[in-house]
Amino acid sequence: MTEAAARSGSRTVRRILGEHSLRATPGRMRILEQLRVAPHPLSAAELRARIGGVRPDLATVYRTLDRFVAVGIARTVFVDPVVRRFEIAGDHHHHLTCTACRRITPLPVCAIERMEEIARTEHGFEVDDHVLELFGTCQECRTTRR
Amino acid sequence: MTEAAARSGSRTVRRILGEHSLRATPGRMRILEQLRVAPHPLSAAELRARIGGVRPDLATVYRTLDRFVAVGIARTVFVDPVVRRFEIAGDHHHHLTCTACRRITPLPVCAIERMEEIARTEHGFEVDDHVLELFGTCQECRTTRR
DNA sequence: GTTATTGCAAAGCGTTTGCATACCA
DNA sequence: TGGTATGCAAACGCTTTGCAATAAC
Repeated sequence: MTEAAARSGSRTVRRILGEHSLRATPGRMRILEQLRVAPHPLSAAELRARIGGVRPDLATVYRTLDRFVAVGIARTVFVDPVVRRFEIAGDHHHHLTCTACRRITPLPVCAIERMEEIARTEHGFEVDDHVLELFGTCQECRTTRR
Repeated sequence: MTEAAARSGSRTVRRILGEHSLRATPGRMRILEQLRVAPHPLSAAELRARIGGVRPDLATVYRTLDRFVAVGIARTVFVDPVVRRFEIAGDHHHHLTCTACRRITPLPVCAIERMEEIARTEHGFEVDDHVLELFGTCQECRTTRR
C-alpha cells in the first residue's frame, strides 16, 4: 500500500468511527481497517493476527467488535458453531462455506435459486445444503410496551 | 401421552436407531424421543432438561447428538453464536428468531420472498434481517483425490 | 479534567475428552 | 464375550468481565 493510500484509509476509518460517535483510538482504527480489507468473515483471533506490530489485546478486539456490531458497522456471520465471525456490514450478501475445507467465499447475490446457480456456474461450488434464518421481531414483542 | 402411544413411540425410536446401525440404549432412545417432540431447535442442555427421571450425562447428550448429526438423524441449527442447537432432520424448513425475546418458531417454507410474506401474514413477524448460508463442496475439494 | 478505552489476568460457559465401568447385541 | 456407550471429572477453547492504568476529547 502506498503512503497516500494508507493516509486516505486512515481518514476514512476516522470518519466512520466519528459518524458512530466512537473514539478514534489506534486499536479501534486498526481493527476497523482489517475488517474493511478482510476477504471473508474473520474470527476475533484471526482479525487480531492480521494486525501488524503491537496488536490490541484479544479482549479489546472482542469489545471493539461487539461495539461495531451494536452501532451497525459490523455484522456477525453464522457459519461455524464454535467460532463467532465478523464482517463489515456493507452490501447484503451471503457465503459459500465448503464443508470439506471450511473455506468461506462471499457471494454477492441473494435470490436463492439464482444463488445456487451462480455458486455452481461461477464458483464451481456444488450446493448440497443451506441455512436460511430470518430475524426480526415477533408480533408479541412489537405490541408489548417496554 | 397414553401408554399405547408411548409404546408406539418407543418402537419408532428403536426402528430409527436400528436403521442407522445405532444401538438402542435407554439414553439414546430418550434423547431421540425429545428431539422428535421438540417444538423448536434445542441446545444440548435444554434437551437434557426435558428428559424426566434419571437423565443421561451432558457429555452423553453431546456425544449422542453428534452421532445423530453424523448419520443424518439430526441437524445443527445456526441461529445463536453461543449455543449450538439441534433439531430432528425431517422436512426442510427454516426458523423465525425474534431478536427481542429470542423465541424460535419453525417456518415450513423456503422461497425467500414467499417466506417473508408468510412470516408477516401468518405469524405477524416483521423480518428485518436474515441469514442465508450455502454449504457444499468447492471445486477444489471435489477434484482433489483424497 | 472527565469519561471512555485498554491491557492484564481471571473467571465463565459451552463443549470435548480420557478413563474405568456398565451394557447392548 | 467383545465392542460400544456411559458417567464422572478434568481439560479445552472461545468469550466475557473486573480492575487499575492510560488515553481521547
